[in-house]
Amino acid sequence: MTANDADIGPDLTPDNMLCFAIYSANHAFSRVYKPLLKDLGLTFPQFLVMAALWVEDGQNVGAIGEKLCLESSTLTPLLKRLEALGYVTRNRDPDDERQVRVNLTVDAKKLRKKSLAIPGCLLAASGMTGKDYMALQRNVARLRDALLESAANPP
Amino acid sequence: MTANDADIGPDLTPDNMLCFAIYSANHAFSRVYKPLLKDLGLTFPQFLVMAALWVEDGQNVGAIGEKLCLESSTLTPLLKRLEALGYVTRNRDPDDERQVRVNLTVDAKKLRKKSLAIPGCLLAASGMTGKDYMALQRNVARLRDALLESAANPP
DNA sequence: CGATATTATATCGTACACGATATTATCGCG
DNA sequence: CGCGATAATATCGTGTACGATATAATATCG
Repeated sequence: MTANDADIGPDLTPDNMLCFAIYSANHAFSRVYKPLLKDLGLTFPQFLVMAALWVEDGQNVGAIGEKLCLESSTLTPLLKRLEALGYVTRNRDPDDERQVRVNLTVDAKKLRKKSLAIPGCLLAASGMTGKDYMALQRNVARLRDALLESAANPP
Repeated sequence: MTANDADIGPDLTPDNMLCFAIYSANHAFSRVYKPLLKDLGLTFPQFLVMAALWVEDGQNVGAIGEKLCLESSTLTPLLKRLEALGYVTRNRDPDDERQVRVNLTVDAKKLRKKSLAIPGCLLAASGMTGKDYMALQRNVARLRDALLESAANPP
């Protein structure tokens, strides 16, 4: 390992690895979210599921999983917890009994109003301008899509 | 919700949230890593611990946790698995019996050589140039540090 | 129309990940 | 020296996460 090896590409030092930056930023987001979600009684993944349902109510488990990149083995227990909290209902679709429709409750709609302040808190915690924040969002989303594409079609 | 609400700042749509981009990119990295680590018998977090030890052997649990932002409740079982795999040894420091020194085995050093190709695979999977890749790494690391700072000193 | 394939969820086993707490070792101060 | 405070690791309970598999409903094709 010579002094300028770091210049020629990624190495095995966590601090130089993009995957570690993403991994640790994910944990850091969870940590910032924790007190904000405490009042709502939600975890961060539960909040993401609620956010997906606020965009479109009445999705089935598969649609939510597709949007959030999660499997039914993760979502089924999580949705049962949201149901126990009184934020969603889970019902088999009468037209196709294989599917489970997830619907928001009245409480969930109240929750949405309380959550509207959260994105601003996150932006503030990032110390970034809105412009840089959204640009980074797009770059990371593009990276994610390229990685998923590569994982699905291994070289 | 009007058509240009997206222009005035972050909202509650997962696809517009930086936290979701990071969250899903983290999962995507795991997915790309899985086949690469399969041969080595490691999970992604285990690989990160190995990488931290390749930078500096003989660290104690706390030092590893500080570098990777992980608690002893996560690391202790993980390190026991790495020990069972024959990649590390765990020994109480004779000078301070509270600390557990984690040392690499001979196998771990062979593993390092086999791992040197991995960062290049990740870069290729990202579809990015090395320059952009490293720039994104720095931006995400900066974001993480700002979030951790904010979590530690809430506004 | 009925056997087979496919699809949608659910369940199970393993592995993170954290907060709260327990345990043991060291330190500091009288 | 001894005793309370502090520090390092481990343990426990809860909640993700995934791959493999199970189960049940629908679709397909002869």
